[in-house]
Amino acid sequence: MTQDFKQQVIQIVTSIPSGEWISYGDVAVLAGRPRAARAVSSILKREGDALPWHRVVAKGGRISIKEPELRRIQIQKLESEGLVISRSGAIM
DNA sequence: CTCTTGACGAAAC
DNA sequence: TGTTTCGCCAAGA
Repeated sequence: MTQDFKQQVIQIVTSIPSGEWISYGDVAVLAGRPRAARAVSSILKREGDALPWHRVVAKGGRISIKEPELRRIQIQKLESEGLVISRSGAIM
């Protein structure tokens, strides 16, 4: 059960094209658990190192990571794919 | 099994 | 625009 959800999340995140992004909530919906947005971030944080986890952001296109280092890395990765992030952390 | 921890989200201030 | 509050979910301790 929760195992299938995890696999779904991994599959979905893996399919996100470079230069594009999706929200945790939308990933949750696509994975079949409309209210598991938080769980999606939980999964990516722990075992998303091999996936394009940086393409998953908070709803509306905002960087929600608080930890400075990681936050910087995600923004860097997104910018390297052509996206523009404002000072406040919003994808333009 | 209970309690806590977030890279969430929507609503209310 | 920046908090705070609360409901939700997977993982860990």
